[in-house]
Amino acid sequence: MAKDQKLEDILYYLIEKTNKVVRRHSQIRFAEAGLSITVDQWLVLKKIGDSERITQIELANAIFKDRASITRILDLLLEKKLVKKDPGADKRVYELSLTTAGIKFSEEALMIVKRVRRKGIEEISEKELETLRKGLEKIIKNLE
Amino acid sequence: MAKDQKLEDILYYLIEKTNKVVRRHSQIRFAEAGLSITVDQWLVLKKIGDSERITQIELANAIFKDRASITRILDLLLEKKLVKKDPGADKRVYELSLTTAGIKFSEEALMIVKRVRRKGIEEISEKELETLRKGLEKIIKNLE
DNA sequence: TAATAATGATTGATATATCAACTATTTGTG
DNA sequence: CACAAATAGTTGATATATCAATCATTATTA
Repeated sequence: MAKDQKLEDILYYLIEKTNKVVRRHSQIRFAEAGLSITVDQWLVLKKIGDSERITQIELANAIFKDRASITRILDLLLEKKLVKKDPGADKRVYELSLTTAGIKFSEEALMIVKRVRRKGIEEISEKELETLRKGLEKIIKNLE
Repeated sequence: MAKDQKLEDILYYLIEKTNKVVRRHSQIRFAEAGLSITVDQWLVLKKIGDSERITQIELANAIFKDRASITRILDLLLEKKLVKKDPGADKRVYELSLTTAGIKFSEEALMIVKRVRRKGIEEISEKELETLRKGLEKIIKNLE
């Protein structure tokens, strides 16, 4: 870091680093469990599984991704036969759903992610977590 | 999000979202200022400028990137003539330095980033920022 | 209702992330 | 010294991020 060791500079660096560490850790656990999906692909599976009906744009907004990324991630999930894309009443949209394998993958990955998340916040108090949450929400609000 | 609205689940979502919001915001400000570099390219410029001497691997570790990414980012910065790569005494490494234009870009971008960072943490107290920092450091430690 | 707007999704181009394989040096050790 | 191990960097393959352009379909409105 060098010159800018001010708290705010470190903070943004830590946000980025934390994000990467969590992702890498989860990704490694997926691989160890023989789950051949990426963390991003899981986010998509999870959101589809949790939704009664969802368009790709809603999906993109929900997990904070671009429409283009969703199209491509879905392509990969279709190849892997974890997701189905059926034409909807409105022919501009698709009805997205998980296959049986998709549900299985999603659930297995969820257990792994939950473990990682729990481990990540070990020894951090509820109160501190609450401050963390509020702080991050504030930053988002300030910059969005 | 749906079912898993537990604090810890939201937290990780917020970390990811905050990271993206900060990056996007900075990137837009760069473009507005006519700075034709990405946030990642700036991180590399900044680190080189701050270092007396630094190898690509040290650079990668410092800004939490992969060696391969550094090679490619440097390629782009070389094309833009913002960075110089001279052979070092040890012929496996290069001596990295900024060109005059590189220094200018780096400084202009720094001002923008500082503004964004300041704006991001508006109305968050020192004490809360400290909790934020400690919390993120703890998560990193727990998962690394 | 015909022309135009808006909407949902895809595609192309470029940048970055990650892993693995590979090259070129340098270091360490017998 | 010779040769194996370690180190620095590059490259290829695949996944994702972002922006812009485009296509098809639906909604609006003159």
